[in-house]
Amino acid sequence: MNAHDTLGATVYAQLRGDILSGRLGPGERLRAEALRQRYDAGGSPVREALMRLEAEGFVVLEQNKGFKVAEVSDAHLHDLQRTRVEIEGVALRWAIAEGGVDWEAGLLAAFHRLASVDKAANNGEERNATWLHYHQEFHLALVSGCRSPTLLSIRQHLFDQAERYVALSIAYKGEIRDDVGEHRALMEASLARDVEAALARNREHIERTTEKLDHALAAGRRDAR
Amino acid sequence: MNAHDTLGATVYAQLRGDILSGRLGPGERLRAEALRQRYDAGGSPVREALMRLEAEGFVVLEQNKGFKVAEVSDAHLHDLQRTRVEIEGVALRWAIAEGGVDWEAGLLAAFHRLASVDKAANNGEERNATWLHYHQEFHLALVSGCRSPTLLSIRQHLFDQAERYVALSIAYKGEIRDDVGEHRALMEASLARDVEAALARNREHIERTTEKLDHALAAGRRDAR
DNA sequence: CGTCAAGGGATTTTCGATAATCCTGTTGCC
DNA sequence: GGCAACAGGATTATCGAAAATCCCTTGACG
Repeated sequence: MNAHDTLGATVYAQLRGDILSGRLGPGERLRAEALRQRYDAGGSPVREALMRLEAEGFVVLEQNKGFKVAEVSDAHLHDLQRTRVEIEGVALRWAIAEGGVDWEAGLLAAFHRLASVDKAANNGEERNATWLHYHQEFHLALVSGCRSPTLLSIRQHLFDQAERYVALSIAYKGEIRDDVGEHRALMEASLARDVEAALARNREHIERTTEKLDHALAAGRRDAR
Repeated sequence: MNAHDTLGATVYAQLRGDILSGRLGPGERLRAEALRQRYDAGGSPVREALMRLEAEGFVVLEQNKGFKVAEVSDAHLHDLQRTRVEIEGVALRWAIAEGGVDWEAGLLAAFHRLASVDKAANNGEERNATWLHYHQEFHLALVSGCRSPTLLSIRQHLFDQAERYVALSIAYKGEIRDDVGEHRALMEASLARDVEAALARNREHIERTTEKLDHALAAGRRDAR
């Protein structure tokens, strides 16, 4: 976070982080006064941040009734994920077609970082945070060869939307999953320029995640009752 | 524009319209004071509107240096359009697979409206505005059967981005194009549930537009010199 | 007993003024 | 002549208070 960033920008970044990480839960009301205290800023920067987040769909504004964190739902999760399958699919197809040696190198490097996390034994919070970070970097590296800013920004946005569901499901432990193996298969198919296989691995990867998040969401609802 | 909309919302809508229609040109600086007068509002609503537009990519913010209308370029146009081919393709595929009778009816109705515009002889501004309106409605109707809010909102966003290029090219008259025919072919292939043909027609439709906008952009650059 | 209207409190929305920042033209120095 | 530091002006970013809006309660009336 740059030192001479504008106040609005830092509030935006923090608020965004608080929502993506689930510290501010779905549906939670965002009162202006509370946020001003929380982020130690005036009304204008806070409103700015909320406005931007609204355009991104992380926050919902009802006129004259204020902001609240966007809701989550089965329907939204499934719609989001099936859209991701298609869009990441296109990006991956293009990356395989157009990616050069830098793309290959970046992908290998990102995978190496991701695979290294499981070995490090320091469990809990921090491990989870770095894993999330490397995971996100891996998937970015995977498609970054496609050279389409438009498509990449859409992909990133959908990825972040999904990240919120992931954060909300950290408590839930589903069946154990061979994370590293899945990512390796995805990478290898891509580097081999095998479009069909890569797309299939990518679809499976996302759909397996969907299933897990789905159960977590249902479990969360049960707890709430 | 609803009567008890908030001021910020109306400024947003107007500003958005002014940018999409080209009344505010690419690269144009947006000084706070000028906008406050233009839309007769205080600094806060104006800033709100700009913030939302920034998140959508229609304006660009440089910290402490203010806002300006986003630039246009060949590179951006091509990237945008090739992304649109893919995304509208997915949406269309889903619409053909899932669309019911309401989708069919809506599509027929939208085409009828669109086709009727050419017959009405009142040329110029107004004709162009209604054509643009019906055109946008037609393409929305075409994919609206897909029942994916996520995908539809992405598609809409890209469509609006492209609309800006269309607006900037109104002056330019390229080779005459069989608009109605293109749209009819697109509609008929879709209603016949012929995925391959529909996707091909859609790709051609977008690419033909790209070509035209491309020439218009180049012509615009020549004029500027 | 239900419906409607008015009042009051809480909250959002907007404004005008202040503080912070940047750009430009100028001066002084090497 | 060239370059760095520096005011001055313009513009943005932020704040705190005022205005507008909504929502809930209360009480009157049918």
